[in-house]
Amino acid sequence: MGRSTTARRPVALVQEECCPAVLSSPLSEERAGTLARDFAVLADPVRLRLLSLLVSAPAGEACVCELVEPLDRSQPTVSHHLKILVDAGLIVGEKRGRWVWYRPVPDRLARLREALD
Amino acid sequence: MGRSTTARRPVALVQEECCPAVLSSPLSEERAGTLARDFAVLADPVRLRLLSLLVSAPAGEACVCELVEPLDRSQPTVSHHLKILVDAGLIVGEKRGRWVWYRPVPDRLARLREALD
DNA sequence: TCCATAGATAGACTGTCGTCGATGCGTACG
DNA sequence: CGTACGCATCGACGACAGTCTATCTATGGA
Repeated sequence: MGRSTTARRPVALVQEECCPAVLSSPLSEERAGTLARDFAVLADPVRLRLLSLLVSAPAGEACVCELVEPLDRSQPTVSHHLKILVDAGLIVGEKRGRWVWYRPVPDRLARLREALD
Repeated sequence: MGRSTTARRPVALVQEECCPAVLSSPLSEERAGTLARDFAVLADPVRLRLLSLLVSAPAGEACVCELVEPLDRSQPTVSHHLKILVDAGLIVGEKRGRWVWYRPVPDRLARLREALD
């Protein structure tokens, strides 16, 4: 236990508005929404494995045809997840000939990591 | 551009099984699922602000009654999110008298941060 | 010019999530 | 004891996300 059970009945916590804040300081409603959307992009096993495959790809990039089989998902599904990652700025795609080559954007992931304090 | 448009047509990427791996090395299907579930917990603005409020709370902890108002959600909704955070090991709750005091678990967040390379 | 291939898009279906009001349970206070 | 309060649980509902098949677009080779 430790302290008295009938102790302080505190007042509401203050919530300051802050610059591009980390998780430690009070989060604005807007920043919380942005962060939540970013984490939602990472909250899918297929997308995490996509990132992992791209990071560890031979030339730091891979085309869709290489990704479909190891992920065990249909090609449209893989394209769908790639688009989500692109929209989030976590990867970029470049069309060369018949293939589109995707590669990760390291800075973007680093900034997300920093958000966790 | 850069390279020829008709260049290599690569074979499937290998996917090694690895120990508690970071995002840089190929992610096992199982580890990807675990990580995705962890990030899903952070993929909600209410839960992020809950964490933020707890971290910056006066004594490093707060009761539910303090959290309902700043979050602008009903009390059952706040309890719901608190339970999700507890189940994920990100916070712990301790009942003292009529109130339940929640506080963050810093190590847990730190380990999640490390997962981002 | 025609056809095969790489990838994106559209539409539908299904399961899950966030939210609420209503209710149940335990604790303190009079 | 009974009553008010803090919080958890339940059940329902609407919204959204992941997946698929089918189809479309664009590129390259014959």
